[in-house]
Amino acid sequence: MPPSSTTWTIAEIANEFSVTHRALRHYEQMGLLSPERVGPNGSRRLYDKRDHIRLALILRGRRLGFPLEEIGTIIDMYDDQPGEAGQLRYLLDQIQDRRADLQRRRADIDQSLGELEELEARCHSDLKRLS
Amino acid sequence: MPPSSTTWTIAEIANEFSVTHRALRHYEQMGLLSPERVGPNGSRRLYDKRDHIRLALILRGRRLGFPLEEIGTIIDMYDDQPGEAGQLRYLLDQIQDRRADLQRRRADIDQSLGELEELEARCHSDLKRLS
DNA sequence: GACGATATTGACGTTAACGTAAACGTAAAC
DNA sequence: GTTTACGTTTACGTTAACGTCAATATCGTC
Repeated sequence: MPPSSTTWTIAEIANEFSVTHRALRHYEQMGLLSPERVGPNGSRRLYDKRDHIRLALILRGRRLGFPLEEIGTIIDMYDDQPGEAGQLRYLLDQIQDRRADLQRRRADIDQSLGELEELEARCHSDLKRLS
Repeated sequence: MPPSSTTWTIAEIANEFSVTHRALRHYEQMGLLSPERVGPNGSRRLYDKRDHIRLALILRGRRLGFPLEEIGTIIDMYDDQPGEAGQLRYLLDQIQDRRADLQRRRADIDQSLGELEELEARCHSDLKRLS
């Protein structure tokens, strides 16, 4: 077994992130991951540092409820650092959109957290009233 | 037309929240909404203030990526204020769970926003380098 | 009371994100 | 060198959240 410091088998990475093999192959088919192939006939997947990072981003995106396709375009923003001015300006635009979306979501969350606190307060006072 | 201050037809509420009639009927079937029925044979839906409020909560939940079923149990927490101590304590527990979830999500969002800023900075410096 | 606008109830279709089973290859351990 | 564990492809199944007809009813208006 080579030191698994920078590479992972499918079982290792699936276990680390608690996802199924099927999900990993699905992400690969969607173009979100592209593990190397090893073995004489190239019959086994081998995930490297880049895949590892991308998978973490994929799962965070999923926790936030983003569709996989959108997640793909988002994490590609990080990976494909463009060298041309036009593309850079376009990327900056995309960043603004993403930021606006995330800020809206955070506002929704803060709203929800606020209402939860109200409800909690009501509960506590009701409990006191009952004792 | 009675003053639509506290009641809405399906067209009105659908229009206000930019959802389809179909979606409203779906939410109703999931038990998230329960509009009155009006007309002799009770053949038309009439949404009141409570439905209006619940719909707003439903859509916020949807924006945050929650499944409708979970949204249902969440907004029921607000509506069914229990009067018994055991139920109140149970509700307080639920509130903690929900809060933890929302805080995790906010942490994910803040992470993402932070990384976006890094990327933005890189873009800007790359643009300067090119000029 | 005819007619267009609005609403209702089925019922089947669709998309996303995998689950699951089958059938088979390969590597590891004994 | 054969079990045993791990991995692969193919392909059909599933769930959620509606979309999209089609057929029918009813309301408001002239």
